[in-house]
Amino acid sequence: MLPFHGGQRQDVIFLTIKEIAQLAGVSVATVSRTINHQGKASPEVQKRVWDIMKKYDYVPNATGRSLRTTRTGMVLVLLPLLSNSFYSPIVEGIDHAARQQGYNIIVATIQMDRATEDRYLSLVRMRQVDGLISLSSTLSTAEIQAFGQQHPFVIACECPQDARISCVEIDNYKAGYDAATSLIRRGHKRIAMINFDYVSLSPPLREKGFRKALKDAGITPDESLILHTEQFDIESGAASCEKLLSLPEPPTAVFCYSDPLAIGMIHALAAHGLHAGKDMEIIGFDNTDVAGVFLPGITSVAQPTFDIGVTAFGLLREKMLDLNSTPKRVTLPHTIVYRDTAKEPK
Amino acid sequence: MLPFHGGQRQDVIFLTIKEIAQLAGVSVATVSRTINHQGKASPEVQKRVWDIMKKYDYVPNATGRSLRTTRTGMVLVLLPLLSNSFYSPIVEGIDHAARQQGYNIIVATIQMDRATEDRYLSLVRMRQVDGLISLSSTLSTAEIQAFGQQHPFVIACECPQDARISCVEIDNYKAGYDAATSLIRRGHKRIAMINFDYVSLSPPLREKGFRKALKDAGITPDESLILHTEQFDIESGAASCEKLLSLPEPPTAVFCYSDPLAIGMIHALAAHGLHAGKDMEIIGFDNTDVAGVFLPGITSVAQPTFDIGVTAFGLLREKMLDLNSTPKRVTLPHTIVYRDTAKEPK
DNA sequence: ATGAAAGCGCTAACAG
DNA sequence: CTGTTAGCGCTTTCAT
Repeated sequence: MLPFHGGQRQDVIFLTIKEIAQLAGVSVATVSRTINHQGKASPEVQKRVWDIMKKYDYVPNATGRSLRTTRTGMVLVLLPLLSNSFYSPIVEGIDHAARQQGYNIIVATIQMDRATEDRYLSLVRMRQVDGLISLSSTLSTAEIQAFGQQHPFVIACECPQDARISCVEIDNYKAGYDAATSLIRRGHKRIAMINFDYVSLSPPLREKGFRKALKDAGITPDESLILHTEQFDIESGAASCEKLLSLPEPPTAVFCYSDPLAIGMIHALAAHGLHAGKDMEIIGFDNTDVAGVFLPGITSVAQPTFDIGVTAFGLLREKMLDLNSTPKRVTLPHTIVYRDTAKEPK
Repeated sequence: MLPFHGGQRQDVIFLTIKEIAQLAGVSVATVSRTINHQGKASPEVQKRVWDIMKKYDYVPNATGRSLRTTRTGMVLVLLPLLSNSFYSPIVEGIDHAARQQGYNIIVATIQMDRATEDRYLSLVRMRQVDGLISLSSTLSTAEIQAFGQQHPFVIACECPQDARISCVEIDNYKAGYDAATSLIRRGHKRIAMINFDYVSLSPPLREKGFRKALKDAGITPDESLILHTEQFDIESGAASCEKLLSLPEPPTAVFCYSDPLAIGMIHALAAHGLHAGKDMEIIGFDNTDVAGVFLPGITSVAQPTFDIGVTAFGLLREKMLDLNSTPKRVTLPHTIVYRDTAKEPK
């Protein structure tokens, strides 16, 4: 908890509800009612009050209001980084839903750093915001659950299996299964996966699905074709590609945990004079902006990002209305967007 | 101004400073002093109070505190869109500087929509945040100036020439001049510019600089080579490229207002079997993530984004300390990052 | 060093 | 329909 040294800002003169009341010749209650409950004051009085408010450019003080009502109308959304475009449409979905309920959303990034995340969790604890949607947390399952018991809190995209907390995500197991199946149906037998090795929940699920699809197709997963990287960035993709190409029998298709990994693959392939989509088929993940922009176009598993956002806010709203309501887990369907690097199977 | 219907949240029990005081057997004043002014209470009492606070997981209520101190410790950063990676490092710079002064920053997007922007400006007016940094505003110069007189407000990247408000940006005229000069020194004579045609401040400045560089080199700007697009996206870049290629005498080099325009150019070139950097040199703008990732790598004018952010917060801090302090305009230096699509001149 | 008390701006119960 | 008033949780004089 931080000490706090207040420094008054006495430089701007602004009116309070009390002064408006005096100017309009009514009580503060009437002004408040005029602002908040349109029916509760006579039309003439209301007009007079509105006119005064407009004339003096009155704006109610949110802090006074919040102290009284114990709500701020703000919801915090926590992202890992601002620069990952995957999250943008999720945030837009949250914002869309939030607005319809009269909430403003604000965004902050935790930089994958526990201390930073804690600073923003404090905003919730101190009730500077009414609720929290986290798109990526460094908290343990136990901490997540505890926090969710004390504050309106929902998780999107990376839901701990066993935490009793509202969350929304895709079925990562099925996504891995579907991506692998798509490549199998294209006739591939030697299929690699470049997986992300961070302490994150989706990678093992996607890998399980991937392995299951191969087995179901009668293909025994070749461990030398299943790589794990500490980052899911372009460099890791390129490095992994080099490893795969140096194998006695390289794969003919690759399923990547992320689009940047796929881009790295394409880079490395190009360095060898090889072409993604022709010499090797590649499927990325998240269908980020760059997937559609890149040359060649990157085939990618797409999450229903906007809907994830809308759903997340809906879940949060339930918790804000009743913290003791039963947590819900929502699973939304993914799709595969086919472009140049892996064709759609017939 | 929105009506506001408060709904109490009585579902969570949390302690107030008063209860902590009772539990510790001291007055609320002592608890407050313990939290905020470490020297003002005896060590024994302080320890007792801290222990109680820890034991009962006490967190001070930010709203009560803010009402009393008239500050919230939060600064709002307004972006056009979340998905434009150009802004990410600016926000990081703001955040970095803000933290050092004990502020939290929160981000919101105006979606280039006036109504949305107004909703967030209200957060400032209602004093739900202490200040505002806008990276892109739909306000008129007069409105910007007026708002800046009433609230701590600084603009980054797109500063109205004649508004008396603190702001930080690059010299867009010089950036246009430098980009053109770079291409001229590579020996190009027919140099095109694809400019953004929105009611925005930087496009005409960059174009002026571009034209001046040509003139200084004894080249008369060919109007058929200076195109204006309503968006600065990939599609516009591709369309512009088609126009240029259909000219009797197409350009050998192009300066684009943005990186996406450059990507569109590369796409269209590729569709004609031509290669950016070989058949036509291209310089983009903003050095966004994708510029370094794309194949071929995109040469781009880079803004000192992190520093812009740090500087913006510094300017805001001055205004938060004294709203009547003289507004400052800061100009930061740009650079050109050379990659494949345009080589560095010798 | 500590406590009592005022009051930040607002909403809502209560009374009329 | 309107006014009076209590009080949300906190910080900070002003006493002691």
